Amino acid sequence: MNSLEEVDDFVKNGHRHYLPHLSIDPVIFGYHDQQLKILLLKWKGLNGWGLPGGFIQRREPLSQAAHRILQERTGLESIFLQQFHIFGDSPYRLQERSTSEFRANYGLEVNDDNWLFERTLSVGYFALVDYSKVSVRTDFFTEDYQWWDVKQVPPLLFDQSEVVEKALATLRLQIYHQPIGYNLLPEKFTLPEIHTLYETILGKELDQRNFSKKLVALGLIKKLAEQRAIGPHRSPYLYQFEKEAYEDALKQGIVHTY
Amino acid sequence: MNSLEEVDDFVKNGHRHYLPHLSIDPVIFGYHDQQLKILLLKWKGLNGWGLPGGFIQRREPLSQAAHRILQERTGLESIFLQQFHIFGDSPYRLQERSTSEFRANYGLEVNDDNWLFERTLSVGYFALVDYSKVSVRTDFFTEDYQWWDVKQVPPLLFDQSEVVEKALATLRLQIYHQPIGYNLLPEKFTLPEIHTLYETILGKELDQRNFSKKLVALGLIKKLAEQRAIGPHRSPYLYQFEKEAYEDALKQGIVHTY
DNA sequence: AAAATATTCCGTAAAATTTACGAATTAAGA
DNA sequence: TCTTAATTCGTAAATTTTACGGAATATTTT
Repeated sequence: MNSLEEVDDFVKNGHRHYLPHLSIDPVIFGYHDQQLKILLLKWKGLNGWGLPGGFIQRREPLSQAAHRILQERTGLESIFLQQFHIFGDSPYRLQERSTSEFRANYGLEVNDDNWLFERTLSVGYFALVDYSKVSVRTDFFTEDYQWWDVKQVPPLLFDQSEVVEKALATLRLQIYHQPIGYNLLPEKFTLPEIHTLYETILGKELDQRNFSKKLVALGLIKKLAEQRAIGPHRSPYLYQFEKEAYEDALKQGIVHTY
Repeated sequence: MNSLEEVDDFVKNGHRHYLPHLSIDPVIFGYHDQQLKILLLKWKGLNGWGLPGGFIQRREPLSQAAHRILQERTGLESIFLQQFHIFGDSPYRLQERSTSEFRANYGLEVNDDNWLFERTLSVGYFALVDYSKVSVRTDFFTEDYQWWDVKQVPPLLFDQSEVVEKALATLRLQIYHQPIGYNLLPEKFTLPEIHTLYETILGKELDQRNFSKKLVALGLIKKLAEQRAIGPHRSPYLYQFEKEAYEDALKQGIVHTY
């Protein structure tokens, strides 16, 4: 959606193609430089940051819509994507913005009852993606994008700060029940790398030695013969996820005791 | 909503008061006779069982809508109620039913583009309630209600069997992280009672002795001086939840290790 | 070539938690 | 008073988690 005709049609007729009152807002997590990051878009005109969301087509299954939106925004297919909450307690969205402001910012004519200005509930998804494989596409409404360290996310538009917070909380809880990392790390990685990833996600220190022992004991990762050169120190071995054990753990969950 | 005028207005003008394309469908869990049960309504005309759902008012916060619907259906206020998923992959709802069938069943005139027949996504909530305090109100569309053992739930209308399944799965997972029982048991209960409740929810046996030890060790329950007479056997002591420890555990969660 | 430095990783033991189960206690009926 | 069936107490083994010492290793510096 880049040409002015397309945008005009989207604003004027979008309610015929999309379900009104609902949007999908994915929190896209990536990992780089020992930092957990999320992808944000800068909205033209509104001059603020927000999630790379989209709308659900009238006859499109919800989960399919989520995958489509992610694909359109990042080029990624078949990645870890999970719904975690629907937000509908702060009843306004664009409503806070007047249609005249919209007109001024984008030079588009809109009526006061335009569908984009109605109350919108937001379906929250979170995605875990390989940072290096993302190629972001901006469109008419978004003038910029940036990966932000989760520790330094700026205030977001609408109620989206709450969305990000809840996504992070869900991820932190889930890491106790499911293996995480397959989509956040390159295919081959070192023990210190996955160790730092987990520390970063959980926001606390984990004993290196015990952590590695645990992952190996669970059968989730296996040691390769190769090593990585990292400068003036001992070279760490490379590891790989055990696909089967990983999938099993994803499905069945790592349940603990009572 | 019982008089024919009210119903007619709801069908014809409901889309002005409620958000279209969205419904809230609560899975209401109660506990009785050592069985975990859910409350289902029998829909007049459709001749099938379904969840006691409702719609979201146009300017009403989502969580408030959920509480209102539950209150209207069961008379209960301020109970444990939690959103767990939004279902939108089977894109149809009443759509499968023709408007003519509707006309025949209820004797109401409806157009083919009536809002009730459009695609509807369902926001799933689950509630834990004191079985004995529920007083169900049926209305024009529902002719009967019944508590069903979760092990013997009949096939449900639309995609609601999936909703119930997911609710149960969420409850079973959550029981590892949060105390559960405050809303499902009477104020005073015995160890065997809470023990059976947990076994029933999890669907597996738990050692009585170790289970009790754990609950007491966590400080979640405290022993009272009273006992309950249960016939020709040793009388069990009554217990009560420790409100503070319980609330703490609810908030912080009972996290396990890595 | 040896020493210094920074990092990886192997191994063991203590502590805590979970699991398993024997046996004493108790209330009512026979 | 004895029997029966359920509750409750207590202890020990097994497993898991936590803690931490120290060896191995790849460069740069001396």
